[in-house]
Amino acid sequence: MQNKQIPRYQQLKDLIIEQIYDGALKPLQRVPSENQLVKSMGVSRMTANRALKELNEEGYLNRRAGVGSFVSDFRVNSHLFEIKNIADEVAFRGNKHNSRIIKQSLIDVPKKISRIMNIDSNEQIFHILLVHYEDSIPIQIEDRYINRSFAPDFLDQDFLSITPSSYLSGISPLHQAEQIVSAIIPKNLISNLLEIEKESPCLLITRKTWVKKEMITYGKFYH
Amino acid sequence: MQNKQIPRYQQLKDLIIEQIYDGALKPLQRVPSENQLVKSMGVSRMTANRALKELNEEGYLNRRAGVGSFVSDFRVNSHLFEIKNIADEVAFRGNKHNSRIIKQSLIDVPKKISRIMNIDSNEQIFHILLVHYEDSIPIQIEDRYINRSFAPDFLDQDFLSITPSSYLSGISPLHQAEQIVSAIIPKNLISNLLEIEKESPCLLITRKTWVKKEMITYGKFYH
DNA sequence: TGTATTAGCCTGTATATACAACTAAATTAA
DNA sequence: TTAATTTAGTTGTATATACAGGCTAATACA
Repeated sequence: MQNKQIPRYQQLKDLIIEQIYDGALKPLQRVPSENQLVKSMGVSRMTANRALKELNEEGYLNRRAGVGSFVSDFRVNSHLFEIKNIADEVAFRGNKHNSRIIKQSLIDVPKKISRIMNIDSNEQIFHILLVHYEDSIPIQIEDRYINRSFAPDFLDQDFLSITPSSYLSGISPLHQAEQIVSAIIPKNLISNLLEIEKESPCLLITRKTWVKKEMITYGKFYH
Repeated sequence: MQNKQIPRYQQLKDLIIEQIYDGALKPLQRVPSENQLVKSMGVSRMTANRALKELNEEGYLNRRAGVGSFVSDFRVNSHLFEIKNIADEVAFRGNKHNSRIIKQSLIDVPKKISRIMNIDSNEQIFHILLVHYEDSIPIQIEDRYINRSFAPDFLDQDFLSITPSSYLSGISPLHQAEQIVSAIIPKNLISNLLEIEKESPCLLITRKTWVKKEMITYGKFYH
């Protein structure tokens, strides 16, 4: 608590955020209470309150009166960007979500992807292609590339029980994301999987996500 | 300041929000300072601070240290929902925006619209159809119906110099909005206006907006 | 008249204190 | 053993106070 330029409550916030990213504070783990921060950090309770309160509003923490403050579970809440989990959306509408995996493999980086994600084309990358169903009606195709170093155990995951999105956001919260929505006439492979007429239009969402300035995934989502 | 269930800072916020909606506090107008609220409302400065601070964060007010607190100009900032003004977006990309009005009229409510907006089909409603251009390339068609009572002087507006969206949000901030994005093959009229190939797909955004639980506009935006 | 300075008000931050409401766990009573 | 109660710790809210820093307009000075 030396720097006089940055307010104390902000220093406190930065400190806790850093511990979350470092892994010193893990999801669902308890965070020091306001009174503990008063003692350990030498601040007043009101500034400790402000720091924790704002971190709660920003989605880093969950607070419950009478209980305490806890690191958010990023598997549930991706806080920085509200990229919805399709399984939750389907459940929200009261329907049943399931999915069918077409491909799940480690492949050589395609040239196109190596340029986009800035990865050497000699390396390998995870690729997954799966169809999401809502009450056995196909609603989305997920065609996604995942940086190998970010999720080394990607192939061992059972993506029938958990969506790739929620698996990935469980590893670490996102730092940045970009989504582009466009309308296209899909190729036959896609229109077959979506069970729509050939030549009929569909939505294409191209999504890039970053963690600490490194592009982690690149995906296309057809609706 | 009677009710003990609702916290005082919240009562203060509600009071100010109500005055903004009523028109008692108009855009850019000065709001009582923290110390004035201390005297007039009988609260401490910290709770007055909390109320004004949160209203600032929520976009209702603009605050400047050393100057004061002022009602936001909703013509600039639509606070509740960040529905972007297409003219600003184009300007942000460094290009020139202009538009061409195809229709701007008061018409009998079409049956389809009367059902959607819950308006008696004997009444009349404003309708506008215009094309937005970015550097003389058509990028969006706006096909929109506007509740007559909400904007009685709609026909007198010059929508070449101001977009309907910014005109409407200047009357009152939105309370609710809904947007649905889909991909369609547009009809010939639309594809002609957008200067795209017939049968080629485009994005359709269907937008409904409400003010005080009354649906104000219903529009289709083709990209 | 023109230029500095000052005074006063504003928000931003920080502390110390207090009480209320909530929750979980420990304790007590039946 | 079970149920009711107490206790301790937590967050939520509220007050009074203080100082710093930003801004504007009045004031003093040249």
